[in-house]
Amino acid sequence: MSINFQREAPCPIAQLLELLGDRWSLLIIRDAFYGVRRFDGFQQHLGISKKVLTMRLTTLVDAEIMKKERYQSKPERYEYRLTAKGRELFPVLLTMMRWGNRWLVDEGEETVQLLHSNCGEKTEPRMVCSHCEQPITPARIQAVPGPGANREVVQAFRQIVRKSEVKKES
Amino acid sequence: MSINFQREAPCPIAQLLELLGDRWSLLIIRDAFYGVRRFDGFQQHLGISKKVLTMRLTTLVDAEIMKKERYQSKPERYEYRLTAKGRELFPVLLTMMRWGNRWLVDEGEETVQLLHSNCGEKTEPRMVCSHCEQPITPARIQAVPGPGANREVVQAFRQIVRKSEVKKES
DNA sequence: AGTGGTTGGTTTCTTTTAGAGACCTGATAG
DNA sequence: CTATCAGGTCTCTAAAAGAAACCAACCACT
Repeated sequence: MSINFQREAPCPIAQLLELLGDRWSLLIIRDAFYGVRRFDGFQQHLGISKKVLTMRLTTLVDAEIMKKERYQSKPERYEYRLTAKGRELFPVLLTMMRWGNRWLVDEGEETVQLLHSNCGEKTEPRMVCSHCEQPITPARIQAVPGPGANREVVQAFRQIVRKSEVKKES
Repeated sequence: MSINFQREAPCPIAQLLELLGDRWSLLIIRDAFYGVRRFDGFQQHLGISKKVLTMRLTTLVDAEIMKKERYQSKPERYEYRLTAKGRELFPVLLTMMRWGNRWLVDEGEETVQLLHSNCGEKTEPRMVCSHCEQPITPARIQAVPGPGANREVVQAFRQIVRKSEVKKES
Protein backbone atom coordinates (compact mmCIF):
# COMPACT_ATOMS: atom_id res chain seq x y z
CA MET A 1 0.00 0.00 0.00
CA SER A 2 0.97 3.65 -0.22
CA ILE A 3 3.39 5.19 -2.62
CA ASN A 4 6.31 3.04 -3.51
CA PHE A 5 8.86 4.55 -1.20
CA GLN A 6 8.74 2.36 1.78
CA ARG A 7 10.84 -0.47 3.01
CA GLU A 8 10.42 -3.25 0.50
CA ALA A 9 10.54 -0.59 -2.20
CA PRO A 10 13.48 0.21 -4.43
CA CYS A 11 14.99 3.00 -2.30
CA PRO A 12 18.57 1.94 -1.60
CA ILE A 13 18.48 3.39 1.91
CA ALA A 14 15.33 1.45 2.67
CA GLN A 15 16.93 -1.70 1.36
CA LEU A 16 20.01 -1.21 3.48
CA LEU A 17 17.86 -0.64 6.55
CA GLU A 18 15.76 -3.68 5.73
CA LEU A 19 18.96 -5.69 6.02
CA LEU A 20 20.91 -3.86 8.73
CA GLY A 21 18.41 -1.57 10.40
CA ASP A 22 18.19 -3.22 13.77
CA ARG A 23 20.00 -2.37 16.94
CA TRP A 24 22.80 -4.91 16.49
CA SER A 25 23.88 -5.55 12.92
CA LEU A 26 25.92 -2.39 12.47
CA LEU A 27 27.53 -2.85 15.87
CA ILE A 28 28.62 -6.32 14.86
CA ILE A 29 30.13 -4.85 11.72
CA ARG A 30 31.77 -2.09 13.73
CA ASP A 31 33.37 -4.72 15.97
CA ALA A 32 34.48 -6.63 12.89
CA PHE A 33 36.30 -3.47 11.74
CA TYR A 34 37.93 -3.31 15.16
CA GLY A 35 39.21 -6.82 14.52
CA VAL A 36 36.75 -8.99 16.41
CA ARG A 37 36.24 -12.30 14.60
CA ARG A 38 34.81 -14.90 16.92
CA PHE A 39 31.37 -15.62 18.20
CA ASP A 40 32.52 -15.23 21.75
CA GLY A 41 34.29 -11.96 21.03
CA PHE A 42 31.20 -10.38 19.56
CA GLN A 43 29.07 -11.71 22.34
CA GLN A 44 31.27 -10.33 25.07
CA HIS A 45 31.98 -6.95 23.54
CA LEU A 46 28.40 -6.29 22.63
CA GLY A 47 26.55 -7.87 25.53
CA ILE A 48 24.15 -9.34 22.96
CA SER A 49 22.26 -12.54 23.61
CA LYS A 50 23.59 -15.63 21.89
CA LYS A 51 20.34 -16.31 20.14
CA VAL A 52 20.18 -12.88 18.53
CA LEU A 53 23.90 -12.96 17.70
CA THR A 54 23.46 -16.28 15.91
CA MET A 55 20.54 -14.86 13.95
CA ARG A 56 22.39 -11.69 13.00
CA LEU A 57 25.56 -13.48 11.95
CA THR A 58 23.50 -15.85 9.83
CA THR A 59 21.80 -12.93 8.13
CA LEU A 60 25.12 -11.17 7.55
CA VAL A 61 26.69 -14.30 6.09
CA ASP A 62 23.64 -14.93 3.88
CA ALA A 63 23.87 -11.34 2.65
CA GLU A 64 27.58 -11.88 1.93
CA ILE A 65 28.55 -9.04 4.21
CA MET A 66 30.52 -11.45 6.35
CA LYS A 67 31.98 -14.85 5.61
CA LYS A 68 32.42 -17.78 7.94
CA GLU A 69 35.86 -19.35 7.81
CA ARG A 70 37.15 -22.43 9.57
CA TYR A 71 40.22 -21.65 11.62
CA GLN A 72 40.63 -25.09 13.24
CA SER A 73 39.15 -28.49 12.55
CA LYS A 74 39.67 -30.85 15.50
CA PRO A 75 36.60 -29.34 17.01
CA GLU A 76 35.38 -27.34 14.04
CA ARG A 77 35.62 -23.68 14.85
CA TYR A 78 34.79 -20.75 12.66
CA GLU A 79 35.48 -17.07 12.58
CA TYR A 80 33.51 -14.33 10.93
CA ARG A 81 35.21 -11.83 8.66
CA LEU A 82 34.03 -8.99 6.55
CA THR A 83 33.81 -9.49 2.80
CA ALA A 84 34.48 -6.69 0.31
CA LYS A 85 30.79 -5.88 0.46
CA GLY A 86 31.04 -5.61 4.23
CA ARG A 87 34.22 -3.56 4.18
CA GLU A 88 32.51 -1.03 1.97
CA LEU A 89 30.18 -0.23 4.85
CA PHE A 90 33.13 1.60 6.36
CA PRO A 91 32.00 5.06 5.19
CA VAL A 92 28.59 4.47 6.74
CA LEU A 93 30.16 3.71 10.11
CA LEU A 94 32.56 6.63 9.82
CA THR A 95 29.82 9.14 9.12
CA MET A 96 27.87 7.70 12.01
CA MET A 97 30.88 7.98 14.29
CA ARG A 98 31.42 11.55 13.25
CA TRP A 99 27.80 12.52 13.90
CA GLY A 100 27.75 10.70 17.22
CA ASN A 101 30.93 12.40 18.35
CA ARG A 102 29.65 15.75 17.22
CA TRP A 103 26.12 15.64 18.62
CA LEU A 104 25.88 12.96 21.27
CA VAL A 105 29.20 13.31 23.05
CA ASP A 106 30.39 16.43 24.87
CA GLU A 107 33.30 18.15 23.23
CA GLY A 108 36.59 16.91 24.55
CA GLU A 109 34.87 13.80 25.89
CA GLU A 110 35.19 11.68 22.76
CA THR A 111 36.17 8.12 23.55
CA VAL A 112 37.19 7.29 20.00
CA GLN A 113 39.00 9.35 17.42
CA LEU A 114 40.30 8.69 13.98
CA LEU A 115 43.86 8.89 12.82
CA HIS A 116 44.61 9.12 9.11
CA SER A 117 47.80 7.21 8.48
CA ASN A 118 48.38 9.10 5.23
CA CYS A 119 49.01 12.36 6.99
CA GLY A 120 49.28 11.12 10.56
CA GLU A 121 46.71 13.63 11.77
CA LYS A 122 43.42 13.34 13.61
CA THR A 123 40.76 13.47 10.97
CA GLU A 124 37.08 14.07 10.50
CA PRO A 125 35.89 12.50 7.30
CA ARG A 126 34.34 14.92 4.81
CA MET A 127 32.22 14.14 1.80
CA VAL A 128 33.16 15.43 -1.59
CA CYS A 129 31.76 15.01 -5.07
CA SER A 130 33.40 12.20 -7.05
CA HIS A 131 33.36 14.56 -9.99
CA CYS A 132 34.39 18.05 -9.01
CA GLU A 133 35.79 17.15 -5.56
CA GLN A 134 33.88 20.02 -3.97
CA PRO A 135 32.13 19.49 -0.61
CA ILE A 136 28.69 17.95 -0.61
CA THR A 137 25.87 19.60 1.35
CA PRO A 138 22.12 18.97 1.40
CA ALA A 139 21.51 22.26 -0.42
CA ARG A 140 23.81 21.33 -3.26
CA ILE A 141 22.64 17.79 -3.77
CA GLN A 142 19.49 16.84 -5.56
CA ALA A 143 18.01 13.37 -5.60
CA VAL A 144 16.62 12.49 -9.01
CA PRO A 145 14.94 9.35 -10.35
CA GLY A 146 17.53 6.91 -11.68
CA PRO A 147 17.46 4.58 -14.71
CA GLY A 148 15.51 1.92 -12.80
CA ALA A 149 12.76 4.26 -11.67
CA ASN A 150 9.32 3.22 -12.85
CA ARG A 151 6.32 5.52 -13.20
CA GLU A 152 5.38 5.08 -9.56
CA VAL A 153 8.74 6.25 -8.27
CA VAL A 154 8.80 9.24 -10.58
CA GLN A 155 5.29 10.02 -9.43
CA ALA A 156 6.35 9.78 -5.79
CA PHE A 157 9.25 12.13 -6.45
CA ARG A 158 6.98 14.67 -8.11
CA GLN A 159 4.55 14.56 -5.26
CA ILE A 160 7.22 15.00 -2.66
CA VAL A 161 8.77 17.86 -4.55
CA ARG A 162 5.45 19.55 -5.07
CA LYS A 163 4.54 19.18 -1.41
CA SER A 164 7.80 20.62 -0.19
CA GLU A 165 7.41 23.57 -2.53
CA VAL A 166 3.91 24.23 -1.22
CA LYS A 167 5.33 24.25 2.29
CA LYS A 168 7.94 26.81 1.39
CA GLU A 169 5.33 29.28 0.17
CA SER A 170 3.16 29.16 3.28
CA MET B 1 28.60 -6.74 32.13
CA SER B 2 31.27 -7.22 29.47
CA ILE B 3 33.75 -4.68 28.26
CA ASN B 4 32.45 -1.19 27.94
CA PHE B 5 31.81 -1.18 24.23
CA GLN B 6 28.20 -1.97 23.96
CA ARG B 7 25.15 0.10 23.42
CA GLU B 8 24.82 2.26 26.49
CA ALA B 9 28.59 2.70 26.35
CA PRO B 10 30.47 5.73 25.10
CA CYS B 11 30.99 4.57 21.51
CA PRO B 12 29.49 7.27 19.30
CA ILE B 13 28.20 4.72 16.79
CA ALA B 14 26.48 2.80 19.57
CA GLN B 15 24.93 6.01 20.83
CA LEU B 16 23.64 6.94 17.42
CA LEU B 17 22.15 3.48 16.99
CA GLU B 18 20.62 3.64 20.44
CA LEU B 19 18.72 6.68 19.21
CA LEU B 20 18.11 5.91 15.54
CA GLY B 21 18.86 2.23 15.14
CA ASP B 22 15.38 0.97 14.44
CA ARG B 23 13.74 0.24 11.15
CA TRP B 24 11.98 3.60 10.85
CA SER B 25 13.83 6.58 12.30
CA LEU B 26 16.31 6.98 9.47
CA LEU B 27 13.57 6.55 6.88
CA ILE B 28 11.61 9.34 8.52
CA ILE B 29 14.71 11.51 8.33
CA ARG B 30 15.27 10.51 4.71
CA ASP B 31 11.71 11.58 3.89
CA ALA B 32 12.29 14.84 5.74
CA PHE B 33 15.25 15.47 3.43
CA TYR B 34 12.96 14.77 0.50
CA GLY B 35 10.72 17.52 1.82
CA VAL B 36 8.02 15.62 3.68
CA ARG B 37 6.86 17.59 6.71
CA ARG B 38 3.50 16.37 7.89
CA PHE B 39 2.32 13.45 9.93
CA ASP B 40 0.16 12.23 7.12
CA GLY B 41 2.91 12.58 4.56
CA PHE B 42 5.30 10.43 6.55
CA GLN B 43 2.59 7.93 7.27
CA GLN B 44 1.62 7.51 3.63
CA HIS B 45 5.08 7.47 2.14
CA LEU B 46 6.44 5.03 4.68
CA GLY B 47 3.48 2.77 5.27
CA ILE B 48 4.28 2.98 8.98
CA SER B 49 1.60 2.58 11.60
CA LYS B 50 0.38 5.77 13.22
CA LYS B 51 1.31 4.58 16.67
CA VAL B 52 4.92 3.91 15.78
CA LEU B 53 5.14 7.12 13.78
CA THR B 54 3.92 9.12 16.76
CA MET B 55 6.50 7.46 18.96
CA ARG B 56 9.34 7.99 16.52
CA LEU B 57 8.52 11.63 15.88
CA THR B 58 8.33 12.24 19.62
CA THR B 59 11.75 10.66 20.07
CA LEU B 60 13.21 12.68 17.21
CA VAL B 61 11.77 15.93 18.57
CA ASP B 62 13.03 15.11 22.07
CA ALA B 63 16.47 14.45 20.64
CA GLU B 64 16.30 17.79 18.80
CA ILE B 65 16.79 16.11 15.46
CA MET B 66 13.43 17.43 14.33
CA LYS B 67 11.34 20.31 15.54
CA LYS B 68 7.59 20.63 15.61
CA GLU B 69 6.31 23.90 14.19
CA ARG B 70 2.78 25.23 14.03
CA TYR B 71 1.78 26.04 10.47
CA GLN B 72 -1.84 26.97 11.19
CA SER B 73 -3.77 27.75 14.32
CA LYS B 74 -7.52 27.55 13.70
CA PRO B 75 -7.22 23.87 14.27
CA GLU B 76 -3.69 23.70 15.57
CA ARG B 77 -1.57 21.85 13.08
CA TYR B 78 2.10 21.15 13.21
CA GLU B 79 4.76 20.10 10.81
CA TYR B 80 8.03 18.39 11.50
CA ARG B 81 11.27 19.80 10.18
CA LEU B 82 14.88 18.87 10.54
CA THR B 83 17.04 20.91 12.87
CA ALA B 84 20.73 21.58 12.20
CA LYS B 85 21.48 18.44 14.18
CA GLY B 86 19.12 16.50 11.94
CA ARG B 87 20.44 18.00 8.73
CA GLU B 88 23.91 16.86 9.66
CA LEU B 89 22.72 13.30 9.33
CA PHE B 90 22.85 13.90 5.59
CA PRO B 91 26.26 12.25 5.12
CA VAL B 92 25.03 9.16 6.93
CA LEU B 93 22.10 8.82 4.55
CA LEU B 94 24.26 9.54 1.53
CA THR B 95 26.79 6.85 2.39
CA MET B 96 23.89 4.47 2.99
CA MET B 97 22.36 5.36 -0.35
CA ARG B 98 25.66 4.80 -2.08
CA TRP B 99 26.19 1.40 -0.49
CA GLY B 100 22.62 0.34 -1.19
CA ASN B 101 22.89 1.37 -4.83
CA ARG B 102 26.18 -0.37 -5.17
CA TRP B 103 25.42 -3.66 -3.45
CA LEU B 104 21.68 -4.12 -3.21
CA VAL B 105 20.49 -2.79 -6.54
CA ASP B 106 21.46 -4.19 -9.93
CA GLU B 107 23.62 -1.90 -11.98
CA GLY B 108 21.58 0.35 -14.21
CA GLU B 109 18.51 -0.33 -12.07
CA GLU B 110 19.06 2.46 -9.55
CA THR B 111 15.84 4.23 -8.71
CA VAL B 112 17.54 7.23 -7.16
CA GLN B 113 20.64 9.09 -8.16
CA LEU B 114 22.38 12.16 -6.92
CA LEU B 115 23.04 15.33 -8.82
CA HIS B 116 25.63 17.76 -7.55
CA SER B 117 24.43 21.25 -8.36
CA ASN B 118 27.95 22.62 -8.08
CA CYS B 119 29.14 20.81 -11.17
CA GLY B 120 25.78 19.62 -12.51
CA GLU B 121 26.99 16.03 -12.75
CA LYS B 122 25.81 12.73 -11.30
CA THR B 123 27.89 12.13 -8.25
CA GLU B 124 28.91 9.41 -5.85
CA PRO B 125 30.00 10.93 -2.57
CA ARG B 126 33.57 10.09 -1.54
CA MET B 127 35.17 10.47 1.84
CA VAL B 128 38.33 12.45 2.25
CA CYS B 129 40.47 13.44 5.20
CA SER B 130 39.59 16.87 6.61
CA HIS B 131 43.30 17.42 6.89
CA CYS B 132 45.16 16.24 3.82
CA GLU B 133 42.09 15.80 1.59
CA GLN B 134 43.25 12.35 0.52
CA PRO B 135 40.73 9.48 0.29
CA ILE B 136 39.85 7.57 3.41
CA THR B 137 39.97 3.77 3.42
CA PRO B 138 39.76 1.25 6.25
CA ALA B 139 43.43 0.40 5.85
CA ARG B 140 44.47 4.00 6.25
CA ILE B 141 42.31 4.87 9.18
CA GLN B 142 43.05 3.91 12.74
CA ALA B 143 40.63 4.27 15.61
CA VAL B 144 42.38 5.46 18.75
CA PRO B 145 41.09 6.22 22.25
CA GLY B 146 40.00 9.86 22.50
CA PRO B 147 40.32 12.38 25.32
CA GLY B 148 37.23 11.04 27.08
CA ALA B 149 38.39 7.44 27.12
CA ASN B 150 38.71 5.97 30.59
CA ARG B 151 40.85 3.00 31.55
CA GLU B 152 38.16 0.55 30.58
CA VAL B 153 37.88 1.84 27.04
CA VAL B 154 41.64 1.90 26.55
CA GLN B 155 41.73 -1.62 27.91
CA ALA B 156 39.02 -2.69 25.48
CA PHE B 157 40.96 -1.19 22.60
CA ARG B 158 44.12 -3.00 23.61
CA GLN B 159 42.29 -6.27 23.89
CA ILE B 160 40.66 -5.90 20.53
CA VAL B 161 43.91 -4.95 18.89
CA ARG B 162 45.77 -7.82 20.50
CA LYS B 163 43.10 -10.30 19.46
CA SER B 164 43.06 -9.17 15.87
CA GLU B 165 46.83 -9.44 15.71
CA VAL B 166 46.70 -12.95 17.08
CA LYS B 167 44.22 -13.82 14.36
CA LYS B 168 46.49 -12.54 11.63
CA GLU B 169 49.30 -14.83 12.70
CA SER B 170 47.26 -18.03 12.72
C1' DA C 1 -28.87 20.65 11.61
C1' DG C 2 -26.63 16.77 9.76
C1' DT C 3 -22.98 14.39 6.60
C1' DG C 4 -18.63 13.76 5.23
C1' DG C 5 -13.70 14.99 4.61
C1' DT C 6 -9.03 16.42 6.48
C1' DT C 7 -5.36 16.33 9.91
C1' DG C 8 -3.33 14.34 13.67
C1' DG C 9 -3.55 11.58 16.65
C1' DT C 10 -4.97 7.48 20.92
C1' DT C 11 -6.50 2.84 22.29
C1' DT C 12 -6.86 -2.06 22.00
C1' DC C 13 -5.56 -6.38 20.46
C1' DT C 14 -2.47 -9.63 18.08
C1' DT C 15 2.00 -10.95 16.21
C1' DT C 16 6.94 -10.46 16.03
C1' DT C 17 11.31 -9.73 18.16
C1' DA C 18 14.49 -9.49 21.76
C1' DG C 19 16.58 -11.02 25.99
C1' DA C 20 17.85 -14.23 30.04
C1' DG C 21 19.22 -18.30 31.09
C1' DA C 22 19.44 -23.43 31.04
C1' DC C 23 21.20 -26.96 28.33
C1' DC C 24 24.08 -29.47 24.66
C1' DT C 25 28.29 -31.02 22.00
C1' DG C 26 33.04 -32.21 20.91
C1' DA C 27 37.42 -31.52 22.10
C1' DT C 28 41.46 -30.95 25.03
C1' DA C 29 43.78 -30.28 29.94
C1' DG C 30 44.64 -31.74 34.60
C1' DC D 1 36.31 -38.26 35.73
C1' DT D 2 35.68 -33.65 36.02
C1' DA D 3 36.43 -29.04 34.18
C1' DT D 4 36.68 -25.78 30.67
C1' DC D 5 36.29 -23.56 26.17
C1' DA D 6 34.05 -22.47 21.81
C1' DG D 7 29.90 -22.23 19.64
C1' DG D 8 25.95 -22.83 19.64
C1' DT D 9 20.21 -24.52 20.52
C1' DC D 10 15.85 -24.40 23.29
C1' DT D 11 12.39 -22.45 26.21
C1' DC D 12 10.14 -18.91 28.42
C1' DT D 13 9.10 -14.09 29.26
C1' DA D 14 9.05 -9.16 28.15
C1' DA D 15 9.08 -5.50 24.94
C1' DA D 16 8.10 -3.60 20.48
C1' DA D 17 5.62 -3.37 16.09
C1' DG D 18 1.45 -3.66 13.21
C1' DA D 19 -3.65 -3.43 12.06
C1' DA D 20 -7.64 -1.45 12.81
C1' DA D 21 -11.11 0.99 15.35
C1' DC D 22 -12.08 5.14 17.46
C1' DC D 23 -11.72 10.22 18.64
C1' DA D 24 -11.71 15.32 18.09
C1' DA D 25 -11.49 19.85 16.11
C1' DC D 26 -12.46 22.21 12.26
C1' DC D 27 -14.36 23.03 7.56
C1' DA D 28 -17.49 22.79 3.56
C1' DC D 29 -21.79 21.20 1.63
C1' DT D 30 -26.69 20.36 1.48
